[in-house]
Amino acid sequence: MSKGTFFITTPIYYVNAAPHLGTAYTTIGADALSRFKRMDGYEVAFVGGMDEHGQKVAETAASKGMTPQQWCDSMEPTFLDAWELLDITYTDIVRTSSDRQTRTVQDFLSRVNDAGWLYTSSYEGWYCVHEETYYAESDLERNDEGQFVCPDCKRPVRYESGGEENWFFKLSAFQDRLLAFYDEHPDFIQPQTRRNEIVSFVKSGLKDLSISRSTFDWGIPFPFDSDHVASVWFDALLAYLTGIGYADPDREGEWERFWPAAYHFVGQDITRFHCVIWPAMLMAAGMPVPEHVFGHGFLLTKGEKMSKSKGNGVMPADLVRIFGVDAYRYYFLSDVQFGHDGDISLERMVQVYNADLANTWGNLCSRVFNMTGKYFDGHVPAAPDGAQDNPLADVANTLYADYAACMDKVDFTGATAAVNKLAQAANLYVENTAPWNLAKEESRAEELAAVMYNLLEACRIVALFMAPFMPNTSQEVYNRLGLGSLVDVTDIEGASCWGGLPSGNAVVTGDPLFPRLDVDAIDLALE
RNA sequence: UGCGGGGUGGAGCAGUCUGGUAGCUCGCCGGGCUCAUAACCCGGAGGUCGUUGGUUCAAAUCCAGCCCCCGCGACCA
Repeated sequence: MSKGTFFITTPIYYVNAAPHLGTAYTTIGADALSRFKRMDGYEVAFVGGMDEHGQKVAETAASKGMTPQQWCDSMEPTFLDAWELLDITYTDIVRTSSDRQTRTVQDFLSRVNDAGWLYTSSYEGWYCVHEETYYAESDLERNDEGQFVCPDCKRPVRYESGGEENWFFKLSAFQDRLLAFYDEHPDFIQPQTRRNEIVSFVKSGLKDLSISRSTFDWGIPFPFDSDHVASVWFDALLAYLTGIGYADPDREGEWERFWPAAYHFVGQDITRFHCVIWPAMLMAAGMPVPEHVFGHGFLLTKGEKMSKSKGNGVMPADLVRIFGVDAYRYYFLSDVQFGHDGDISLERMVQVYNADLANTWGNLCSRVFNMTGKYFDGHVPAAPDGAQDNPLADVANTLYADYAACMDKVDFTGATAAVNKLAQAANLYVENTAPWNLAKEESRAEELAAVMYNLLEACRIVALFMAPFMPNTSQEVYNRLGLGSLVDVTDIEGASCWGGLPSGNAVVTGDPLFPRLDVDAIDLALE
């Protein structure tokens, strides 16, 4: 029984740069939430893509002796491989150079134009090729030679005159509607700290937006003016719609079911576009506005923003090689508060891996499965009478509520901590019940069976709730418990009810799920 | 100048919005257990919460000032 639809997106990543830790961070976060929502009974659409248009891409392609399309095609595997490596469950990945994206963009432009929100104006002004944007002279800065430079990228700008016509979007007309919208939907922009920034930005006044380019042709032509191609706003953002079948004759009725998006996950740097321009575009098209935009923090190393020149150009694959995908996902999502900037380091990653995964969760499975092998010939013992009456059930019974509340706030740290509590409680329960002593006394066989059943059941439930973060190891635990596929779970609340583990299932001890790591023995083997 | 984030026991963080015994992980010290991945469990040491002043019966938490660190310089979430 479906609880409804849930549509979440990651940014449409710029094609010129291969996915790195930051890109991966946004993506695994969105994936974890997607997986949870599926397990919680929602029909999920999860869309990302590649932003392939623009002058810079065309130039890069030219420098490699390729057409822009060839260059973009050559980059596609890099992205798809990265998402496969990280076990990302996108339901659609939209390339902006695709025909279906062209359909979406042209349809949307016509819609907005028909509604009267576009106009042409001959633009004279200072243009930055790199940012693909015009600037007012008052916004420009000067470099050491006294030249005007772009306030964003500090490159010299050039004066474009000649009376060339450009298309403009009447963004300024939406100022009041946007402010009213923020007011009525205080949780539209998350986390809260981002909200204040946006509100004050909009209050300071919005300018109309130049949305067409005629200085290059690597883009989607305006349907009513083929000399112009759409700028990034009226291209990349619309890929979200393409990903749910907008203007797609083969996917009739689909986008209406999924729109508006529940969440756009974005980095802080593009929060503004998603919170200002995008809602205004949708209002102009007469379409509903997304429910939430979540601007997560940046990953830092030693307190500084990551970058290649600072020598911390570690790629996701480097870390996956050492820790495995599951631990990679777990580390970034549990140890860094999703809304805040977070320090990451190899040392910390090893620490979290050993503490939470090897010692607590992995070791719990080892000891419990091993004892099941020794005392019950590798089978789940009969569930005890009064099954609810044990300390582990007490923890497990409140777990869904705690966990779901955290996931709804996009608090991955809180959600994983809630699961860890059960694993910790189980380790404590082992100490307190000392099954190895019970096993020595024939008369206490029933007690031993109850204890072991409870422990196995706790393992099952931990695996269940860890699945959105660590899909592979959770499935492995399910396999070892003789249970089915976690991907089929569509009612995690029901599945987490105490006593769901069938007695008699064969239990496989297996190798350690997370072998301990020694930080000194790790060689990142970077070039 | 400006905008934003941050300064909490040795390290990394939570708590600050909704004032009221300072919490978590790691590390360290002592003890217990032996099913387990030198794992697990218990106890302990260690912080006047950047600084000054204010509000209050009471402030890490609210207000004002000050100091320091970081991002807004390129690829880039």
